[in-house]
Amino acid sequence: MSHTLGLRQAQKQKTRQALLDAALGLLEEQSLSSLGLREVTRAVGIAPTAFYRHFRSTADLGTALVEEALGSLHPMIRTTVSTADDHGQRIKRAIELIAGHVDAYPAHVRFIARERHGGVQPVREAIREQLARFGQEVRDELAKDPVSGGWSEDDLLMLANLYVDQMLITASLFLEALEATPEERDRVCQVAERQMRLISIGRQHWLD
Amino acid sequence: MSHTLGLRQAQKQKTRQALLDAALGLLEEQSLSSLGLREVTRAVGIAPTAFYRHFRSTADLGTALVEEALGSLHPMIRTTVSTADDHGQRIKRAIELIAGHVDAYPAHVRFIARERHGGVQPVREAIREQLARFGQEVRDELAKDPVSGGWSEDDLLMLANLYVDQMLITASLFLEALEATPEERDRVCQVAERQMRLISIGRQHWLD
DNA sequence: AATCACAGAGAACAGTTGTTAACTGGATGA
DNA sequence: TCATCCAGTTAACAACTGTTCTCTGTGATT
Repeated sequence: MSHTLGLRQAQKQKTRQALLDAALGLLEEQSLSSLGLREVTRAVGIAPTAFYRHFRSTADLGTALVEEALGSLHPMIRTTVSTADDHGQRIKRAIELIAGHVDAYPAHVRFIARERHGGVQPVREAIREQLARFGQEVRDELAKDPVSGGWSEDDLLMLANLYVDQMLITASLFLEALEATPEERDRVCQVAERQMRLISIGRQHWLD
Repeated sequence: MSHTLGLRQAQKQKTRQALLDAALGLLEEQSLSSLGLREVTRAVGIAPTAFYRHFRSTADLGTALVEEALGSLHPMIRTTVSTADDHGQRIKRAIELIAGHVDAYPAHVRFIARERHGGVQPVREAIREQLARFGQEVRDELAKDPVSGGWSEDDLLMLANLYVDQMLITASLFLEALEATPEERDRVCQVAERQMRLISIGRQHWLD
């Protein structure tokens, strides 16, 4: 597989990636709807017109960024939910995994948090779809757990989406605390852990 | 009180409000960081330079919008949490109140959801402050409830913020469903209600 | 070796932007 | 009544935007 693409296509993908990286950098202090095509090409060092060889518009570039930021995240989600640790430890692990991801890809996380409700409709739609997929995947994993005995499909999906949203909130809090003191980061960590635990307690008593 | 301001100041406040309204309208399909000063004045029908008589910049206008959108919401929050209904009815009431608010002020809700993680730092900060205030107020109300016996201050605030975030998520879902079918709106309503209920169940068993 | 495909360059387009400066005219207060 | 204030106007500025068309050089194909 992966037929070694010629020099031609390799270079194209290289500048395409450079455009994505440059855009992600510029988006740290603005939203996608104010991101200019010329601004991006200037940062990469190519002519403005070359942009069109890769994307129709900045909105198009935005949906590509959604793919890059969330597309590769699915395996991680599945394993996070399904690891059969001790119950308290599982939550701790999940929180640490989120914190690690924010540390590794802060610009990606910022982009998703910002554009989820942002001003560019196609991008909002793309994020919505990906998050819906996450919800379904988490539901599938939850269904395997003995705790889910007697739960309806609807309730499982309801809980899954609650978890997904909570993950995003937590990620966003870690992002804000990225340049804060270690004590502050610790506090965020503990609050997030307790919120997750409260939700899990609600889950365990749902059928009472 | 409210010393009847002269014709002069009355007119000024009128155009100021017109600027806020026009901006809110324009922000339905873009973010604040791409909102142009000229764009707003053109919509109002005044000269671009007149903008400076009211705001230093569009970011300044943004923080004023935060005040308008969230400032008047505090009494509603307090009464929502503190109404001593039956437990299941209380949640239903809260959801309906959120739905009603989204119906009445969709542009305000959209603005807050969009700019909470948006590209304009001072506006993010202003929203963060207001939401923190909401969190404290909800915590104060929760503290009065007998269910909160034995809870630490930290845990109460943790739960309060969980509720506030959940309110925002719910509001955002109602916003997306604004032009959808009544069946879809109903589904959103039911999911939101069950998520709130699950959190409340977690609350009741927190000290087990 | 000759041809084609195509990523990127360059120039030019009509519009747009934020900001400055100097101004007008009606409400305000003495 | 008269001087003052100040919300809003007009004109002009350099800088920027997305998009078009034409061109070039080089990797790919025959």
